[in-house]
Amino acid sequence: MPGDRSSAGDPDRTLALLWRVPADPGGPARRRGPRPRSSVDAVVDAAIRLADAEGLAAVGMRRVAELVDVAAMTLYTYVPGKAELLDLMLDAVYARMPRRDAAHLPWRDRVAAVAQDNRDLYAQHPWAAGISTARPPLGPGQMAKYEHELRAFDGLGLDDVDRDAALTLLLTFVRAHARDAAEALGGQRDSGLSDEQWWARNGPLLARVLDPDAYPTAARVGTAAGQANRGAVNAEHAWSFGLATLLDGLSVRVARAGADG
Amino acid sequence: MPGDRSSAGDPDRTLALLWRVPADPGGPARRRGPRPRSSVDAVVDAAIRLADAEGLAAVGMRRVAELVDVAAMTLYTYVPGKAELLDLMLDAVYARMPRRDAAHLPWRDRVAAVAQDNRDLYAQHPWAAGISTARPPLGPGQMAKYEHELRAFDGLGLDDVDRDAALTLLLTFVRAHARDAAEALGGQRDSGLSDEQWWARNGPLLARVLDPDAYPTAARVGTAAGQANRGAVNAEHAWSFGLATLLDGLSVRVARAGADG
DNA sequence: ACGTACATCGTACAGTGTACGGAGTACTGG
DNA sequence: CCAGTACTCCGTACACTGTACGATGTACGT
Repeated sequence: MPGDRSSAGDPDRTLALLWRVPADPGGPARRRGPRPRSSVDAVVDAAIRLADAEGLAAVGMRRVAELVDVAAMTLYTYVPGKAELLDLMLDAVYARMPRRDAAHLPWRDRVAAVAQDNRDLYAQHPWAAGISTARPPLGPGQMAKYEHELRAFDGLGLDDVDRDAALTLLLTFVRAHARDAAEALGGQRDSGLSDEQWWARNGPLLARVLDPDAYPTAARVGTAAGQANRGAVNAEHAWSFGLATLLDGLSVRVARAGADG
Repeated sequence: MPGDRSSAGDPDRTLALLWRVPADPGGPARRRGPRPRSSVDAVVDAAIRLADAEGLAAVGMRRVAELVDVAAMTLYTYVPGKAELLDLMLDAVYARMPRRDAAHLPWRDRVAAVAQDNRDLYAQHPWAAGISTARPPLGPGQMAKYEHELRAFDGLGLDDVDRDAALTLLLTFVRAHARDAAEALGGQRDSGLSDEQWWARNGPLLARVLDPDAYPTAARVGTAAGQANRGAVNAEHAWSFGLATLLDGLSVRVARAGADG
């Protein structure tokens, strides 16, 4: 399974699955053989529940099959392979995101809301940040999300290309942030060490080896950042700092666009 | 191997390895038994060459062992496990990064240079963007990198905590960008489809299923962004747009800090 | 010369995704 | 009613992963 990427075999197949397009377009729903004992949605839901509970690493074909009460190989009648299953999971959680109307808000609030909604998504489904999105799964969830989020950049004087770039930048930031958080969580889970325990264990040796003459700034700043923001608080600061900086950066661009046109 | 995370067994061991601290501190270098036929550095170098050539997925204990001409299990006399090997690889490429003095440049150029140096790193070693850095490997390479990059934010009026946050934000952006690029590359490699081939294959079905009435903005913007920036060009635009926006955002903060104090 | 600490490495195990082929089932055309 | 056929279901098997364990031989300290 090289790289967890999809589109093995028929490339069309993945898209058709995402949009739940029946195999025979326009023809009557002809069903031969035994009635399916499960469904694509049931498989995807089971996989999502599993990933929510135990992380992406726990999502294996055998485990998922167990949850939907079929044999492992039976999954392959619903889904071409694991990579496609992951794509389906991602599109499914995208589809369920809230999309409240924010047209009346100032643009900064609109954009911040997009960021927050995505952050919430990853808080509920940390694994979602870890799924590869090169060549993203262009399913209904993804499209609805894209459509909705683009609107946050309405009326800013950005052309279509820059509007896409602005959204991409924002989402990249949120996803990277979430990915780090998820990795930290996973690291703690399977090392059994909390951040504090880890520092207590490694701190002394690090102090012995890292002499402040060789790395003066690093030692000072690292200590300051480490002490001021322990663990989760640290992530919180990175979030607010990053988001504020991004918004400020966009506002500069918006001001320029407004001045020009 | 849950999660590719390190610090299995003795947590100290990883740090000691990173700094190449001998097992017996202060004692004479007592060597019993046969002379080692290889070394930690040789193992790490081989792994890096392998990852450079064939991607992170190709880095397996057996393949690396082959390259240093020992049996697979022999690697475990040099390195506690695969996760630690990955940490060592990362610290090694960090250590080799260029660190030209930029004190004379204006801060925007200094910060942009940091971004560019990191981008170059990931261009040479795409796999480096894919290694988990929750609880980053605090080796000499990492520390030297941190020390050097912090200096780019000298004299901006940022306190130590914000200085760390600013650097983190910048590096997060570069790494996320590189990760996407690496994933796209890997996806192309093992699907055998270029971006253009993929679109040619999937475009028709997508057009049939995605009606522009339901997703008007998405259809328009997506087409514009897709046509204006094909593949690599698209990534280039995301880079320059993102970096410029980040720098603008920082400049706003810097102006504020200057006005206050 | 002997004991001991160490490097080397063959074998084995539990786990992964999935290719393949067989068995059984519900529909179709004759 | 009876083939033929398309379909679901699934047991087995394969190549692959990281690594635990234990055997073997080597170079040193005494």
